[in-house]
Amino acid sequence: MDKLNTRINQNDNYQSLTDKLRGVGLRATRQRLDIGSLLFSGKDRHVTAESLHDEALASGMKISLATIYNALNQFTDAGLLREVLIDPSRTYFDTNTSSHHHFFNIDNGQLTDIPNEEINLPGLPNLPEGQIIDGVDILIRIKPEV
Amino acid sequence: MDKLNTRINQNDNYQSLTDKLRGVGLRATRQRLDIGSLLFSGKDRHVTAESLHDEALASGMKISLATIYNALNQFTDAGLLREVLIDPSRTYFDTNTSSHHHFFNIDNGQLTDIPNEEINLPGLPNLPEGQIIDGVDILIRIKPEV
DNA sequence: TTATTTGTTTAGAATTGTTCTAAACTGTTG
DNA sequence: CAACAGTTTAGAACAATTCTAAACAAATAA
Repeated sequence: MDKLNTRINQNDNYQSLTDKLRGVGLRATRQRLDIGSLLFSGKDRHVTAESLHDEALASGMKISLATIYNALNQFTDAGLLREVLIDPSRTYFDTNTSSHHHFFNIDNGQLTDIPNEEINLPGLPNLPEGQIIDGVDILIRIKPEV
Repeated sequence: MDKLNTRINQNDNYQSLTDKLRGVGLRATRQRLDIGSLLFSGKDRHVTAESLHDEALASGMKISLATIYNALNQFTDAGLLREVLIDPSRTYFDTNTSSHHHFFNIDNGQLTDIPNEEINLPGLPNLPEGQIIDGVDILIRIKPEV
């Protein structure tokens, strides 16, 4: 019974995910739906391939690390995720694709969004001749007081 | 004669480099002086370990890639260089250690400084409780018009 | 439905950027 | 100049990521 409910609920939840994937031209495979259920469950998230893989395994999902990499890259190309520049040794993905910026706590590695109203760049600098803006990334590194 | 002048000039140039290195507690080894002569020759530079290694070899310097990595990291720890977040797959170092930001041309990979007067962040966002700012990185990704 | 096609997943190999190791070497200090 | 401590190096090791090609599954055609 429990098992049945879980499955039914899961299918329900996966319907909108299925649409989301199809909408960007990706097949709604079991793995992508599983990954999507972890990423797009409402709250904004920041993940690495490794952290997401760990989480998937911990949730009992059967999925390889290579597939996580594939999916994260495909989702990013499709605009469902965004890459964040934090650490040259690892790629972070953000489920919040709208224009916003980040706090990075250098003490514990935690990454949090800066609400867009709370920051703005008035008067952008003069761009080099013939160039236009593709995007702006602002990272504010923070650490514990004293 | 030419050769001698070159050597004399090089030694001259290396004197201030020697002081610079000693000043931050590093021995003035031949390799560090060579690397320093490429990095601190006046104009601001952005390099990766690989690019600097190529440049050193092209200049006829005998130096291993491991030493380039060591030196770049030591110089950075000592405050002579600064790491710039550009690309999660590679570490960039900037000889301009003062507070400033960057344009990154996504079309050709070129990185340029944004003069500090040309950009500013008025009213920083509210920081999380008990946290203070360690630093701010602003990267403006640009691309050719049309 | 089943058959066919095309896209996807996977394990493991390969690649790439970077760090580590330990032996040879070189500044520095006495 | 001897002796120590720090440095360099080649190559091994490592970690993140991508690639390969074979098995598999979703979409589509029949």
